[in-house]
Amino acid sequence: MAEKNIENTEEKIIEAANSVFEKKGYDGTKMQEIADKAGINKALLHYYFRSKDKLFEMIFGLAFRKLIGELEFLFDTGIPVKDKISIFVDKHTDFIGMNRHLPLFIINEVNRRPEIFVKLLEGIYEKDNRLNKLLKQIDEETKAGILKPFDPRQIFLNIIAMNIFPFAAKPLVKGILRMDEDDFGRFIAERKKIVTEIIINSIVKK
Amino acid sequence: MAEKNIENTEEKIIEAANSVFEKKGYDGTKMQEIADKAGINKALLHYYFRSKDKLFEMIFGLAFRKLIGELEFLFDTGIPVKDKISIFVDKHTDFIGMNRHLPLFIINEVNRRPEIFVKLLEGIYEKDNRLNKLLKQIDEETKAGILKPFDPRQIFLNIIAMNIFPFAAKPLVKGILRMDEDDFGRFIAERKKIVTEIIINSIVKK
DNA sequence: AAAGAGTTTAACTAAATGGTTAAACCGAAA
DNA sequence: TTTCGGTTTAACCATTTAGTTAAACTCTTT
Repeated sequence: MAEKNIENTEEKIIEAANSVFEKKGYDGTKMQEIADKAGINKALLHYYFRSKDKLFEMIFGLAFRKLIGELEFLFDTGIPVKDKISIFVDKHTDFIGMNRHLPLFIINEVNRRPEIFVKLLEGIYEKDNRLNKLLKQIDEETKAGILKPFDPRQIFLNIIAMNIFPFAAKPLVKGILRMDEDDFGRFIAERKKIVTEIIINSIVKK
Repeated sequence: MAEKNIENTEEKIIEAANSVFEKKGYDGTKMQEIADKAGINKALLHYYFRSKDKLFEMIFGLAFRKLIGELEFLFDTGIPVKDKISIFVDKHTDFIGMNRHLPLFIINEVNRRPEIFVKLLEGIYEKDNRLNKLLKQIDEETKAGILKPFDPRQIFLNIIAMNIFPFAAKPLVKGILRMDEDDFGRFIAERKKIVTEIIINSIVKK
């Protein structure tokens, strides 16, 4: 049996499919474009992944896990909440910056076909105990007088929103605020400090 | 000349096109679906708006102006910045809640074809002097010791991001935080206070 | 009531697109 | 070196979709 460059071809397909799906969404993606980008024939695409749906499902799953995988860090209860936030904002911003289309891709596709993430959701809740540990950590720091009482869900959303939004809306932001690429880079760098500060200020007792 | 229900038909088309484009984006939208929703024939669609592109351009323009029209309020220099923020967060959140797909629609389409908003951008800068007045207002309140020095662009982005994100990612948020529709409503109501407080805290001197 | 302008429709066309098929290819094992 | 399994391709098919056409309709004006 010849398996010469199975992984090779499969990888090329996944890479190509990922980049096209992420940038253009399910509807905007043509199988032909993926094939071209992978340097292969369209029929070969169907040989490896039977249909556009199947291929999409795989790519979406990978993307989803990649995106929420970045939240893992938050569950490290060894780090004080305050430090955790400043490190997280920094790391997460960099991550989103390097995966500009990822969040919007996920948000869009989940909006359009909520079913697709029902299964993936179950995967999250297997790690439920870690979430509880995090909540416990916050609770303890609150009781210790380090933190004010706050709703972790709201703060979590605030961080995520402030980190993701500028990249998701990058061309809008650049256009409206009249920035070039360098301006934008500086703006984001400055942003890390500001977001960190705002969040920490809103939950740390003084 | 018979002009029986020109406006009527045209309005029905615009309404239908708007709802479909907003929800499904350019690529996901079929002319047939718009025609069906408007209760007319597909050929009639092309009679009123020559092509999908033309129709889309019109809808996008309307949507864009609607979205940034809500920012007008910020330019009312008669209201102290602090009050302006709390009122804005409240009103803007309600607006987004009632136009759930609007921001994501704009963001997506501008990402996919940045050209489409170059023209619209010019429209914004005609009102440039009002922006300067706002900046002046902030500057004065800062000099008066009411506000800390801050970058208005960053604060503006923070507000917008925190307001829009939960609605844009609504199914994700509901899924991950295990909320039903009522939970979500309460979460948003609570959010208004929190976001207002966080923003005001980050710019008002104490 | 006949003409005429604008409106609406059914039927059609051309191109794009997801998917299939059958044959060619290629490397390893017999 | 022949055979055989998995791999790759060219050519093809069926469906969908944006857009067109020509005829029918409707309302107003004369």
